[in-house]
Amino acid sequence: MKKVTINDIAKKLGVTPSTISRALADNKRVSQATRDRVKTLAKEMGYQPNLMASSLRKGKSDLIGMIVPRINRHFFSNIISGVEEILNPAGYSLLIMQSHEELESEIKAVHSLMRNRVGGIIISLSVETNSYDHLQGVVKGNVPLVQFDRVCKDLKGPKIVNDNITGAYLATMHLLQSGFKRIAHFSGNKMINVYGERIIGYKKAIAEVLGEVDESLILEDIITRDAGFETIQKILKEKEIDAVFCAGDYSAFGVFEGLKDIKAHFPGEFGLVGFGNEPFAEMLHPSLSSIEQDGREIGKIAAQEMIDAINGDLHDIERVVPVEFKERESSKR
Amino acid sequence: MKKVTINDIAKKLGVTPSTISRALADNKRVSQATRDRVKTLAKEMGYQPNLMASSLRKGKSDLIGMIVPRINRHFFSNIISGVEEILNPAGYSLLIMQSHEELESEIKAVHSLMRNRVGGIIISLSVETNSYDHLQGVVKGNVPLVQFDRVCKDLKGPKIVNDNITGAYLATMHLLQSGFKRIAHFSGNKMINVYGERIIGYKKAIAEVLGEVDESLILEDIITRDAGFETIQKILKEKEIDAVFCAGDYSAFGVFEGLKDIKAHFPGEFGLVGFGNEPFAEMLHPSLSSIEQDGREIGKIAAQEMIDAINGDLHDIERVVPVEFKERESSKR
DNA sequence: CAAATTTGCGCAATCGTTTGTATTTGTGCG
DNA sequence: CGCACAAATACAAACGATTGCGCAAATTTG
Repeated sequence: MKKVTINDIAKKLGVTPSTISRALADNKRVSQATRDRVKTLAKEMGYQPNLMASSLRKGKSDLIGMIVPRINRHFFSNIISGVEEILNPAGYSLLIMQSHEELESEIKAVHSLMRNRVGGIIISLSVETNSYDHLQGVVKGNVPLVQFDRVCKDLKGPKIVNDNITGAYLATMHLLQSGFKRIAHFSGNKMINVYGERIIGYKKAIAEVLGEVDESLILEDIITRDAGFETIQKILKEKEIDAVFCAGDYSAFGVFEGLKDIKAHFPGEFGLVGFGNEPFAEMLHPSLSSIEQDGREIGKIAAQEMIDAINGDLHDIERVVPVEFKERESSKR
Repeated sequence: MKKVTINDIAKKLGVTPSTISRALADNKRVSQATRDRVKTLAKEMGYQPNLMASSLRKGKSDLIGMIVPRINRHFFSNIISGVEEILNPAGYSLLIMQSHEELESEIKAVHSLMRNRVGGIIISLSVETNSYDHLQGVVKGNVPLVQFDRVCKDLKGPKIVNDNITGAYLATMHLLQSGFKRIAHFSGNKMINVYGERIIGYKKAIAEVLGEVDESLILEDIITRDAGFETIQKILKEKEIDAVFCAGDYSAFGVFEGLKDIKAHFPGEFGLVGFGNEPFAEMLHPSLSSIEQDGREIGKIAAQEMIDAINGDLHDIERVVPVEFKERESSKR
């Protein structure tokens, strides 16, 4: 069962492959009559163009590479979905790879995509990524690079990010306005833009209302459920706090469980807000206030920026996607 | 910034491209000395083989296509993750497309993958899929087809599925043994294997314990949260039931909310079990009993079957992956 | 030492398209 | 009728890698 090629069609029609190629591309240089004959025969024979051959010859590919830390995370899979929503109708296909939050894997993924001669790469950096040679290589190779969420500002090209500062500001401000006064912030690695920005938003709100920021209430590297669980129990013994703003919903859930474990007066006398609005946030009891980030929208913008870049205008900008505060029970007093 | 090719390397070394190609492939026909020279120079020049050219010539691709109903569903993204875990180290890359549960999109996706000359297709059918010409085309085109989860038994090739029957049996049996007697089953479209099989498991358990199955307690097409919410409220007015086994966690959550809404004595006098063990299942209060399906494992098996098929031995078998019953509060009496 | 074999590499065709440059055929016009 | 010109198609060279075959030099063998 060999695949049918334009040569097969050409032979059957007694013309040359070039005519077939042009006919299928609706080139005016071939008469309408033959164009029709070619197209119907092509359909009849079940012809599917060989995109590899086409890409090879044209020097451009319809494959777009995408690298995410983990595909099975709600936020990222939503973004992928958004990217496909734009890219597929435009005739592109997505080659997806995971970095598993490791620099090593990320580098391998980049190389693999480059070998496949993707037309561009859409990436969210791994937490480990602290050197950027592999991405500089992409840029130098003239392959458009679109970054989202966890980005490196030193790399040229479009960057699509959440409005982390505003999100964190809103979350913290809401806790403050609910009457909580000693609000801790469980953050991630502050070297990473998303966490750094959330810290800024948190500080801004605190500074506006309380005047002074207690740096000791900002704890780094607490993004997993387990870390949240352990940290809340520990910190409550050491410090007097009455609320936590977590940089992620999973750590917030850890706090949630930790509070139950020690029978804190929650909700009510203790406030909690997460970030990310995972599906489970609203399902919890009490439901978890959180910041919703529009993954699908981020994906769509990233895809559009990629298409633009491929078509020659690469924007070296940062596009900030609005977030929304979801007020629920966990932050009520 | 042109990409470096084997011709560039050849010129610099004063040999022909064929020698470069062989050297890089560690072919014994070129001396160890030149092999080394070639490899170091290749690295120096940052050479990345053009896999399109290679695939075109070799007539085989390192791209594997994958089609899932929705990428942003926990179960599917886990499977994708499992697939990559096996495929990437083996040198393959994944081209992922979504069918959005529509036959039309699924067909388009298949064609797109075929145009990209993928080496094989891994697919879970959309709910709408009731005709299989597009997939027969794949098989006829000699492209290995590996199905998982929602499969069509009439198509040749490996099929990897959950042990739906046992899962449903365990879930139902547990409700029965907890003392629930009038157990309804909220199912999906029974024409689809996964739902059909879950009905079988449900019936088996009921038959074993109660002797007779009341067919009117099996309700089809209730897989969304909303459907679960509405149906539980309606059915409780019409029939006397004391438990529900849902074919999915989302509909189970709908029931969960519905029960709260009407202030049923739940948990305790009403039992509830879901299917899928979504992350939120254990986070609910009361926590939701469910059937855990090992997506990662399904993915890994599917990937291995694909590799086998590519290497020439396509197994026309159905591989059943065990599931596990997670007993939680929602099914306690 | 000549013949046979091995070693190391070059030549050229090929995979399926695309595309710049011919070449053929047809049309209109003086 | 002959010429310019346009229309329709053919020719052939790419794109970058792979691979069967051929050929020279080096090595082994009888």
